[in-house]
Order: sequence, then structure tokens, then C-alpha cells
Amino acid sequence: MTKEKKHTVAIVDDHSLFAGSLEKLINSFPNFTVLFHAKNGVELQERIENGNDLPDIILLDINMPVMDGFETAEWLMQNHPRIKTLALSMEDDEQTILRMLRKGVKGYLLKDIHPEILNTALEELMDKGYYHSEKVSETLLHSLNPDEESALLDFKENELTFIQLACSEMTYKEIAEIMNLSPKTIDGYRHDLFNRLKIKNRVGLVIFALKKNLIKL
Amino acid sequence: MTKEKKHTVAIVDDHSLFAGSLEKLINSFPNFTVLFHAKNGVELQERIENGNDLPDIILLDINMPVMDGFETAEWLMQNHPRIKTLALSMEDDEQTILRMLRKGVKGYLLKDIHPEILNTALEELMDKGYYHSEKVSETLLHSLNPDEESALLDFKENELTFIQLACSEMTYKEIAEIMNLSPKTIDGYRHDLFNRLKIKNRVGLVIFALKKNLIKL
DNA sequence: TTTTTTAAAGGGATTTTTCCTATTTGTTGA
DNA sequence: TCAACAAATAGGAAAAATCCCTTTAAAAAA
Repeated sequence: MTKEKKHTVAIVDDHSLFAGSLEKLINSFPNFTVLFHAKNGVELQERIENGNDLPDIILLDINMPVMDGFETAEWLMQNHPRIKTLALSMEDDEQTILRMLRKGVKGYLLKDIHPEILNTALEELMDKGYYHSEKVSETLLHSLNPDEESALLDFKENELTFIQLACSEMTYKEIAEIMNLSPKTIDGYRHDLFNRLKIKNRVGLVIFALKKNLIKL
Repeated sequence: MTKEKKHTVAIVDDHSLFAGSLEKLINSFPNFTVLFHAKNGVELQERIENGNDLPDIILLDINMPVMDGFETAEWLMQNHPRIKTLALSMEDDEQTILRMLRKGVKGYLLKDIHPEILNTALEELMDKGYYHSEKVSETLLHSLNPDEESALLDFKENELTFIQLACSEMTYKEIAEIMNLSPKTIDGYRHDLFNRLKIKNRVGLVIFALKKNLIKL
């Protein structure tokens, strides 16, 4: 096997032991080699912007302190849509997975990685252009099934903004001002959401938003 | 080096790649060897209860699905206080660290592990009986320093109960009933806390409680 | 014992939240 | 063009939350 024939992979993850063994593992694969390793999204940007380090695949951890996986994936899609991004995360909740998929990642792997699975994932990524583990496929099916659950989470842009602002200490009146809407409209959003989500008050909304990852702490 | 002379270590972590390389790493240390590997607290319990697998040290991940690090540490302290537990976690926030220390763990390591650091940690654990990274030492100092920050977190039992109930969808009146106090008293708690914590409304209280780990989602 | 502190309650007022119902405006598709 | 639908807006009112100030009783400190 020639060096030039190997596909290049970049790792973005701030856990050194994990990322380190990941690198060794990938380098042991016949068709892949690690191009570089970045500790967060910002480092990745620098590597990609400055040098000519354009990997074929990026393994992207979601939980990073500086610029997390969501932001990084967004940036990648806008600036380098041809690089295939594989999301890595411990989170196996539906919302997190869906959020990443919406950002345009080509695959999603739970961090409970087995060597063979990772190799398969990389191969399929280069081959078919995507890879999804069983768990993620389930999630996808689930989300396409327009039952109560997922309908709940299909928020309009304004609603989402409202929810996020309602999770601050702002008054509804203040939220109305910021969103340039009448307090009555805001009250309408509130009322609708309370019904749809079957919650009783603003505390319920905050809890909901946190569980569904609509806001961060 | 004789096999018998090696200290035994058990790993409790559900991330197979990470735990796998951790195991290899530890086995490469002159004085330590991995006795077994459990995916969560329950598996650990079984191994310890059934067989005679009593390790000297347990490396305990905090984030596990079935029986997390907090519960496991608690159980270990009550049933096998002589086993030294080293907590592993990505969380570097003060509250999480303190919570684990209170459970009785003998050390705390951020998961961004470097091989030399881990070896040092294990050696010191067997030698001095404890190990704390710089970050954790800082946290300890911080928590001993009775400045504003920590004073904030010194809640009376009733206040804590109130905070936790206020993070539900209950009305203050309902909270009063549950706590067997007058609504006016509850209002007093509320008012006090809003001032002390410099928050404006109940949403602020929920956010605070979550950040400080006074409640779980 | 007297003073101080603290937890628990109460009175009363204002603002915010929450709930209901109805109207206007704008967009979309038949 | 007109019906249909959704988004934005309104009015009114009850309930809850918030704020400020006082009082009582018991416990702790002096």
C-alpha cells in the first residue's frame, strides 16, 4: 500500500488518551492515516485555514470546551462541505444525534468504539458517503415517524427563539421587545407551547429545553 | 518484577476504546496490573461480591448509564472502604469534584490523561493514600476559603428542599403544603434566596440549581 | 436574666404569569 | 380571486409570583 493511497483523517477531540489511542488505531488500518489532531474547533479551523491540511474525513467529538462539535460542524458545512464529518459522542439521546445530523455530519458514532466498527465506519464513509450505526438508524426512523414525540420538537424559528429567551431571567415583556413582537403574541407562543409540551409553567419549559438540548447551561 | 508484587487495578468505564487503552497503559506500568474491567457500577458490584476479585485501586468513571460514579462511590465507601477509588471524569466543575470527594474518593483525575500523570497518580495513591491533580487542589482550596462564592452554597436543609421543589412545576402554595409551612414562609425563603443569589425569578433559581448540581435533570 | 438572632408568619400592594376568546393580517393554493 | 390557514395581535380577568415591611415565638448568645 502506497502512502498516497491512504485516506487522511483528522481527529478533533480534547481527551488526549482517547484521541491518542484513536490515532494509533486508525494508523493501523490499511486504508487510513491520521493527518493531524486538534483539541477543539478553533485549532481545527487554524489547521485547515492556514496550511493545506485538508483531510478526507474528520472525526469530531461533540463535547469540547472551546468550540464544540455543533459549532464546528456548522462551520465545516459552510466552508468545507466536501470533507466528511463523523461525529463522536457519549450522548446517545435522540436530540443530540438529530441536531448533529441536521448540521450535516455524514455519520454518528457513540464513543463506545470497537476497532472493527470504526474501520467499517471509515470505509463506508469513503465508499457510500455516509455511515450510521444501528442506534442512529433507529433514531432516524424514529424521527421520520411523525408521531407525537417528534411533532413536539418541530419548532418554528420564532418559537425556538422564544424558548431560549424564556430560559433566561427576562420577563415576557422584555422578550417581546427583543423579538420585536407584541407581548400578546409572545403570550400566544407561551400558551401554545405549554399545551403542546404538556407543561404547567415556565420552570417546565426550562427543564424541557435543557433535556432536549435546546439550550446549554 | 514478580506478578504477585503488582498492585491490582479495576477499571469501571463504559467507553470501550478509552477503557481498552487505559488497560494497556496500566499494564505497561511496572507496579500495576489490571484485574478486571466493568462497564458500570452494577457489573463492579457483581465482580466484587461474587468472586474474590478485590482490587487495590478502582478507576471509576463518573458518567455511566446504569449506575453512575456517584452511586458507585457511595456503595464502595460503605462496603469496601479499603479499596482506593480514583475518579475519572470530563467534568472539571467545582461542584462535581466536591461531590465526588464527599463520597470518599481518594483522588480525582480529568479524563484528559497523560501516561506519566496516570502512573504518578497510581503510585501516590498506593503510597500516600491519595492523589490530587493541580486543578483539584485548587478546587479544594477554593472550597475551604469561606468567601462569597462558597457561602452562597451553604444552604440550610429547608432551603435546599425548597430549591429542589422550586425546580419542579409546583406552585409555591403546593410547595408550602408539602413542606408543611405557611406560604408566607416559603415566600420568605424565595425572597432571601433571590437576594443572596442575585437572581430575578424562578428561572434564575432553576439555572442556578442545575449549575451547582443541586438538582439533576 | 436580658439581649440578639433566627425561623416562621402575616398584611397589603404591585407586577407578572397564565388562561380564554376573538379579531386582523398575510400567505398560499384551488 | 376567494377560501383556507397560520401568524400576529387584542381585551379582559383570575391566579401566581414578587416585593416591602412588620410581628411573634423560640432559640442562642451575652
